[in-house]
Amino acid sequence: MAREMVRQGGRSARIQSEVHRTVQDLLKTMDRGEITVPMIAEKSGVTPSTIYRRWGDLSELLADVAVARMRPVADPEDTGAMGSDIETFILQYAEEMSSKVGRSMLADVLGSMEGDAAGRCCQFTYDHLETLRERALTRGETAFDVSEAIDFVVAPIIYHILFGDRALTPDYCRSLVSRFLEKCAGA
Amino acid sequence: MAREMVRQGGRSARIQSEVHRTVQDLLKTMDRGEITVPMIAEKSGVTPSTIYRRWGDLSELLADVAVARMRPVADPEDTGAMGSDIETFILQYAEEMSSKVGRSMLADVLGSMEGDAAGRCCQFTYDHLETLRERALTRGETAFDVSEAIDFVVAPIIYHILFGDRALTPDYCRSLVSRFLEKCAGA
DNA sequence: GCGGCTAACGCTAAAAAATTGCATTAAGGT
DNA sequence: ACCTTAATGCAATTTTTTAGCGTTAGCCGC
Repeated sequence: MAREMVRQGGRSARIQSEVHRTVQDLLKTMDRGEITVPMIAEKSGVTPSTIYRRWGDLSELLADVAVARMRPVADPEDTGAMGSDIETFILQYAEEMSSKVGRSMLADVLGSMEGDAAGRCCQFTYDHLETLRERALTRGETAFDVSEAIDFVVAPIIYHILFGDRALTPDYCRSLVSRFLEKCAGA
Repeated sequence: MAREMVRQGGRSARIQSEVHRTVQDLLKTMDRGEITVPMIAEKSGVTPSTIYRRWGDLSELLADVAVARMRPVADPEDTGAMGSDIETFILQYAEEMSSKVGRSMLADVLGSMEGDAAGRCCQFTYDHLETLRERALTRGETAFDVSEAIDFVVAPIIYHILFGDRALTPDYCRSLVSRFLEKCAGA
């Protein structure tokens, strides 16, 4: 049996969700820097050694939780037209990511080296944008390029959140979107 | 004397530079995740408690070192024209930041919460771009907006480095710059 | 269903790292 | 040169992390 199987049901799964829930609870109460593995272990009723063995260290656990929280539960809202679809999605995206928990999740995701947490989380955004693109295509609109949307709109938003060099007002986000849409129409 | 003064000369400064040098040395040899405070303490001949008291924890120390390393030593090269100035600067910037040490420094800077390491490091980029802008103005060229350069060129580069969703080839960086320059000319 | 296999867990002990109190050193100002 | 006190070193304590080992419980073939 060269089959590498991660157990996914029963106790193992229950422990994972228990630990995840505990981390999320703690993140509501306290700052990320004050959370420790033993603390999570006690509140979740799991021994510390289990946590260390499964996740390696605190950053990997936090990254895992963050990715799980970022995993979208639904497709972006359908507003009837591509432009408003993108704007609506981006405004919500910017608000979520610039909030306290959003910034915390971003930091956690970027702080881990194993498991490609950043890549997986980034993929969620690509998927959403791809959904919007296909939706536009079925409507018969001239669709946009997802990579360009990342470069023009998403990247600046993330940059300003991470470096804190500029306030992320809805107006600013809307201006990013309009610039992008004009670019699309022009090219 | 309500004067709050951080001592800047003598032993204190020597210890800081000693610790900084040790961290940089260690970063050449090993991965960031394997470096510990006691390890730095031993190699630099400073007691661990001093490091903890001065920097708080490892992430803050790493962020401090990273910011110091990112502090520019010279103005960006003068190539004689705005377009090539920007392209030259951006190509070098992208290469530095996407290298192994560059990505490590980025992660360290973004991983600290105190001291606004991210903001200070970001400011270096603004300063360089501002230098290029003023240089263009004195040449009589129609200069560019620094914030827009961040949004159009720098932000996508940083995004792709952090999330690893795209290779940062020189061609791609050049395309970012040309798009930006066309936008400037068009507007 | 009913074992067999083994991944995953709990417990415990040991190692490593982080914190804290106290004495000492050495900047910086008067 | 003296005084004040920020900053360091040392050592004891606490906390966190690692590692060994027996036990539990998923998953698989029968």
